[in-house]
Amino acid sequence: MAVKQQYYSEHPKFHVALDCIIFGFDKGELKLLIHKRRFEPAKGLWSLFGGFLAEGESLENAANRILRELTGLEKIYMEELQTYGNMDRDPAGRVISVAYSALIPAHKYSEEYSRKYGATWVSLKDLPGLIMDHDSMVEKGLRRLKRRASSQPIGFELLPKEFTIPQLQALYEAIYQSKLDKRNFRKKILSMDVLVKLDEKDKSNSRKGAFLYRFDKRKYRKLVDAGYSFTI
Amino acid sequence: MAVKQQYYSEHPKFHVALDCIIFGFDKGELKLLIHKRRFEPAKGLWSLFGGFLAEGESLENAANRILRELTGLEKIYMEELQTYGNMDRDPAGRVISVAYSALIPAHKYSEEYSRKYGATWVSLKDLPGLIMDHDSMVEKGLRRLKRRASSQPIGFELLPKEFTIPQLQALYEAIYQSKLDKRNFRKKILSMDVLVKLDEKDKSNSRKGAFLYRFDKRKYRKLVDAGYSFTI
DNA sequence: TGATATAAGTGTTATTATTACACTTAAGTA
DNA sequence: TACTTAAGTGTAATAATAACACTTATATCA
Repeated sequence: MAVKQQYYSEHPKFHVALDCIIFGFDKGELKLLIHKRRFEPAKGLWSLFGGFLAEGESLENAANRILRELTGLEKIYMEELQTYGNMDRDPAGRVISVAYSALIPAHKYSEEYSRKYGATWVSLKDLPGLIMDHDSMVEKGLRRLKRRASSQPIGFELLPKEFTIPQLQALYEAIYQSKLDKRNFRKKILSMDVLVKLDEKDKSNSRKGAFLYRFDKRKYRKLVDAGYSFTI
Repeated sequence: MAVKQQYYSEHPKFHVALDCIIFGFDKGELKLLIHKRRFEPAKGLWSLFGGFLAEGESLENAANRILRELTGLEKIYMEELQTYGNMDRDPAGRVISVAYSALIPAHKYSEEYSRKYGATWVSLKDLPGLIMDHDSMVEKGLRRLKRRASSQPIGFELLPKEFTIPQLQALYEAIYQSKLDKRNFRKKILSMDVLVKLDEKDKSNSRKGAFLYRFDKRKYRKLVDAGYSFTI
C-alpha cells in the first residue's frame, strides 16, 4: 500500500460494481433470474443481482459472493461479459460495473430458494424493464449466448444428468429462438458421438416415452482436445 | 455527488486503468504496437499503452485519450476485451484494468510517429515479454481476433482503401496462421459480392501486377442487415 | 379391451458448400 | 527474345446441410 501511494495516488478512484446475468432453461423456455432491488436508488425495481467490489477480493470472487448473497447460488461458472462505465449509467454516482453472465439449468434453483431470496425466473418473452443499463446487459448476454450455442455443445451442461433428445432439442430451439428439424437434429447430435444411450425412458412428456441419454465427458474432452469444433 | 455520498459512500473505491492492445498487419505479418513504459513501477519495460481513468470521462473516451497521448493514434475503433482485476496484477497496488483492443492497418502508423512517440511494431513471432498481465491480454486478444476473422469480413477495413486479392489473402493467412488455396479464396471472397474491381493494377509485388479492388460498404451493410453471416 | 391421441423415432434425396488440384498469362529484367 | 515471377483461372469429387412423411409405442378413455 505504501508503494501504491507513491506511484498512483494522484489518480482518482472509483466505485466498482459487479452485475450477474443468470440465464436459465426451463420447460422449453429461456428465462432470466432477477429480483427487486433492495437498496436505493431504484429500490424495489426489477434488477440483475449487483453489488460492490470490496477491498481484498478479485472480480470473480466478488461476482460469486454477490450472487451467493442475493440468490443462494454457489459454484456457478460465470464469464465476464463486458464492463460498463458510462458517466450517467447510475443516477446516484459514478460506478464502473463489470457484468458477468452464466447459463444454468433452471431446475438447479429451487422454489424454496426463490421464496427465501425473492429471486424470480422470468421468461425472456415477458421480461419487465430493468433498472439503469441492465436491459442492454441482458441483450448483450443473449447475443453472446446465441453465438456460443451455435459453435459449442453448450447445452449438455444445462440439463439434468440424464436427458432426452427432444429435451436437448428444445433447449437449442429456445436459445436460437427457432424450430429445428428433429431428424436432422438427432442425426447431427448423435454423429458427434458424445452421448450415451441408456435403457430407461422418460415418460414425463409423452405416453410413448423418450430414451434417456447421458453426456460422455471423456469423449467430449478428447474431441475438443483434437481440435474438433461443434456446430449445431 | 451529494446523492452518491448518500447511497454508496460506505463502499471502497479503486483505481481504474485502461490498456490498449493494438494489432497491425504489415508485410504479411501480424504485429503488435508496444512501447517502453514511462512511469514506475516497471518503468522502461515493454508494455501495452495504459493509463488511468480520469473523473468525468467514459471508459471508451479514456482508452482513446490514452492511446492518443501515447501513440498519436486517433479515431481508432477499439473494442472492450476483458477487465482484469486480480489482487496482485499490479505490484504497486490494486488497479482494475479494462483492456481494449483494435486491429489497424499498420501503414496508418508512420515511421515519424513511431519515432516521436517511441511506439514500435513488433512481429508476434518475436514478441518480448510484457509487464504484469499484458502477455495474457495479448493472448486473449489474439484468440478473439482469430475467432472474429473466421466469421466476419474483418479484413477489409485493415487494408488501404484499394487493395489486391493476394494482399487480402495474405492478411487472412496471417490471422489464421495457415495457408489458403488462392483459387478457393478468390472464389469465396468474390462470391460475397462486396468487392468492386478497379482498372488499375498494383505492381509492387509482381511484374504482372494484381488488380486493385475496393470494398463496397453499401453492399456490405445490406448483406449484414439481411442477416448474412460471413465465413472464410 | 379396443380405439384414440400424442409425442418419439426413423431414411432418403436434392441441394449446396467445401476441398483438392495444375496450367496459362502478363510483364519486367537480363 | 528468353526467363522469371506472381496473378489469374475451372472442374470434379466429396462432404455438409436441408427438406420432407410415415410408423411406433403407450397411456387414457369409451
